[in-house]
Formats: sequence, structure tokens, C-alpha cells
Amino acid sequence: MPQPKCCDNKKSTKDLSQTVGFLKIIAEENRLKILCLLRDGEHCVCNIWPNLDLAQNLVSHHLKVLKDFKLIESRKEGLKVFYSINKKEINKYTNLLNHYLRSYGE
Amino acid sequence: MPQPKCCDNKKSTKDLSQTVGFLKIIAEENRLKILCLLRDGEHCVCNIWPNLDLAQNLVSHHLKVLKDFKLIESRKEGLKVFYSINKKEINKYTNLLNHYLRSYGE
DNA sequence: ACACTATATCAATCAACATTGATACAGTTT
DNA sequence: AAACTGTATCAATGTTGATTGATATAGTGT
Repeated sequence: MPQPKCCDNKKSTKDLSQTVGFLKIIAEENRLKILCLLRDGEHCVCNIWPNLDLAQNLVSHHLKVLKDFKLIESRKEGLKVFYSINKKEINKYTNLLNHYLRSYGE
Repeated sequence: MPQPKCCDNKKSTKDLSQTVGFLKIIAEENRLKILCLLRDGEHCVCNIWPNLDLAQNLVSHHLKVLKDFKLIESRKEGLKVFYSINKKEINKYTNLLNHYLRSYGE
């Protein structure tokens, strides 16, 4: 895979800023943990919440941040809301990021 | 590679928080750009600076943040200071991070 | 020693973002 | 319909971190 140029044109500038946007979202302990928790499939808030030493409304807030950025999706079932990973988006950003990190070689 | 557990023990808690620390460092446009610029080898500040639409002291500041976290190293030669990637550390954190991101599969 | 160049540091301000507390809403059970 | 449960929203506060402006330091050339 070609290495990204460093903002020497429009495309690479956009790539960098998208990547940084993604990084800002996941550079938060609780949010990264949420993503980690959702790896084995969808979970309702009532299941996520107890795993994060946080107030309920804060969990809700972080879920919203992740969802607004499309890293997760939600589905309502009765009173409960189930969240799951949006693999497509996560992979998109992971690939972008790997452009920047992977190529340092040994 | 085994997937990291989500803070259900001391080791995985430390991994997560180290990863988040790394993410916070690189989740800044200018810093990620600096890392990107340094991929083809070492550069002096006088070379990095013009690539970042920033004041000189700010470039210096971001370099310090990266260096304090050991993501880059520096070498002085006369008046100039040359910075380069600390591949070992970058790879360490990249691997940690990949534990969290890579495994979402297709 | 003096002027100059490259880089770093420091205090102050500003902006972004996480957290708190209170409250709202939607769906369920009685 | 009233009470309850699970989740979301909102305004206010607090904290972290980026930026600015001014100044310092270290090395170089005269």
C-alpha cells in the first residue's frame, strides 16, 4: 500500500484530518473500552454501563459520540437499546490510520 | 494474536490506558503530520517547521510532546536539532492499538 | 565580546471536551 | 393512568490541552 503524503495535496490533507478526527474519538479510555466491549457482538446499555465506572448519563454521552461518528450503530428493542460496532467504518479508519503508523518497519 | 480483554484484569487495564495515552499524543493534526514527515528519515526543525502552518515555538512544543512520550528522538548538530522516529516505541504502541482495532474483521 | 541563527521555555489566554446534577422521554407493568 | 425502568438530553462546571507573545539559551561567525 502506498504511503500517504503529508498534506502536500488536497486528498492527503483530507485523509490526515479524517484520521485525526477518528483518533480524537477513540483517544478516550471509556470510548475505547466500549468499542472493545462490543467486539463480541451487540450489547444493550444496561450491559455496557456496569463495565464502565461511570454515571449512566456519561455512558450515554460517550455512546452518542461514538454513534455520531458512525463507529457504532444502535437498535431499539422495547425499553432497551442495543449497540454494535459499525465494522465498515471502523475498518475504513483503521486502514487510514495504518497508512500513518504501519510503515515504520523494523 | 489474542484479543485484549477489556480491563477485566490489571494487565489489560494497563494496556488500555497505555494505548489511550498514545492515542492522545497522536490525535493532533500537527503531531501526526510530524510523524508522517519523519518517516523518510531524520529532519531538523528548520525543515519540519515550514511544513506545518504553525509558529516556531508551537512546533517546538509539539516536538517536545512527542519526544517526552518517546515517539521521537533528537540529535544536536551545531545549531540544528535533528529529530527522528523512535521506531521501537511506535511499533510497540501500534501493536497495542491493533489489538483493539484490527480484529473487527470484514 | 557582539551580533546572529536555530531552537526551547514560560506564563497567560483560549478552546475543546469530560463530568456532574437535574430532568425528560419512551416503553412497560400494574 | 400511575408508577416504574432504561436511556437520553441539557445547562453548568471543571479540566485538559492548544495557542500566543515574550523571552531565554546555546551555538556560530565577525
